[in-house]
Amino acid sequence: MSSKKNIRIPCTLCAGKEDSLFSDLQREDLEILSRHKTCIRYKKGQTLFYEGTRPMGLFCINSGKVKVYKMSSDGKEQIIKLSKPGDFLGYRALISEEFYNSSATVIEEGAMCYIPKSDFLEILQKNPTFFRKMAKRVAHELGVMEQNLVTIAQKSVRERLAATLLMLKETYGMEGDESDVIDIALSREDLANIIGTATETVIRLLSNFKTQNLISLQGKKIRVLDPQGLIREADFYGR
Amino acid sequence: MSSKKNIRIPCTLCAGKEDSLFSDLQREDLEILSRHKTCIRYKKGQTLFYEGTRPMGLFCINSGKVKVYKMSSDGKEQIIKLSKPGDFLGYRALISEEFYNSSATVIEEGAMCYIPKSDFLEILQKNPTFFRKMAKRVAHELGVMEQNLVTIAQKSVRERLAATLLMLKETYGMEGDESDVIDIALSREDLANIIGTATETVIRLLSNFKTQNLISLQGKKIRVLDPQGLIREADFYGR
DNA sequence: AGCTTAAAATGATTAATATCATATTTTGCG
DNA sequence: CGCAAAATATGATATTAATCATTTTAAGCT
Repeated sequence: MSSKKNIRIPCTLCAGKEDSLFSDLQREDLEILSRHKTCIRYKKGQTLFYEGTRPMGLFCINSGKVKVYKMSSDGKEQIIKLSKPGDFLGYRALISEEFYNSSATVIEEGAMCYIPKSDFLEILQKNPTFFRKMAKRVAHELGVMEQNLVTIAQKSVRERLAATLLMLKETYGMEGDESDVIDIALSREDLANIIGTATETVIRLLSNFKTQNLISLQGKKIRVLDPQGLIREADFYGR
Repeated sequence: MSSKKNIRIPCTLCAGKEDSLFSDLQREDLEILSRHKTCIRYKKGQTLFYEGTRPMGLFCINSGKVKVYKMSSDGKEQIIKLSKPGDFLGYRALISEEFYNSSATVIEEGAMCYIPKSDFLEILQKNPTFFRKMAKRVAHELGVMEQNLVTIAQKSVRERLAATLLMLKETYGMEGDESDVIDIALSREDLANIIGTATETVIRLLSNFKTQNLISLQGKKIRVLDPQGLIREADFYGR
């Protein structure tokens, strides 16, 4: 028996969130998207899709967090991006009409909606404004990926870790007075797989940053104590 | 006085080439694109556009070759892609409505056409099939860039150089019986800036590959003698 | 709670690659 | 053609980060 169970989350609510890709669709279009939608709870470690398989629909994260990664030939995992509630997954492959070029696995359990390919493509077809928005998003992501490439190619592991911690604080910082806590359950190994280095190296650098009072560590909970210091470590301005 | 001179190359001829993005546009659309088009000869070292500036149009390479690169804060260049006749430049920034996130400089002199932004956007607007084709292209490139990221993050410099040589032979191999010659004028430094390593390292590895009879070197001319051997060096199948 | 397994931490060693220095060759140019 | 500057080549050394080994701590399970 699967641990996944159906739940009902209307797109109209989900799309309301801030700047979702669906946020300015008309009710009519949202209804098309909701038509055959399924929403399923996924536990940590479960996989939404695998690299090399054919995409049959679009995932939308209602709650929980997901890592998107590629496996190299020798089994090393490289995390391409992290996704959080409100994010969509799988549209790159749908738009490029290719197989998935990455896998997506849940790192914090939650509910994921699934919209069949045909419904998504129908909206894309009938709503040029929405299509333009999707294209803009993909083009933006290409720019981000190009920047990531340069960072990995040219920055030291230490610099990349500092930059990654700052990025994580920006994106996953908690609300209110705990905004310096990075609120995403990443293992040291995950962190290493984002940065493109060995797990031990991440561990060593983290404890080194801790020694310098740039961060504090309590188990998985990482707190950014000195963002300015990390900015210096990340060497954003050249040396 | 600029060394650039106007020349007249009709899009209808240019677009005829194999699988250009413009290849299945109607004459009517091609005429819109040609309306305010300019074609200028660029010499080696001249720059089409700079990172951080606002895109005002679309470049199309009629002849010659161009490197597209980003500069890191400490002045190191990272080549993102190479472009050859028939390729377009600048559409990512136009579609994402952002500034250029990279610079483009001519590495082999040739003629570059320039289509004003407004004409390009007009075709995008009035021709959904063409828009879909552009979106598909950008989505595909995002996939390629993700793969490049994994390669840089996880492969050794030696493996990356071998893979790059194979890619260059595929894309820039000469016609006919000289198909093993890589026909693009890249300096060792350029090669290093593709791979993300130091120039000396590339030089050393190249002469090492030469010693192993995988390639031959005569000045800038690199000849791939043993593609299978390079495939093994690139470790495409894991170890 | 207590057992089991996985994750994190730390140390020692090795390997890859960058950096610095200098020689040699090639290219562009007046 | 001949010179200057740039590109290529090679060597010596330093640095970074990977790998391997072991201990300590934390997390998951029944």
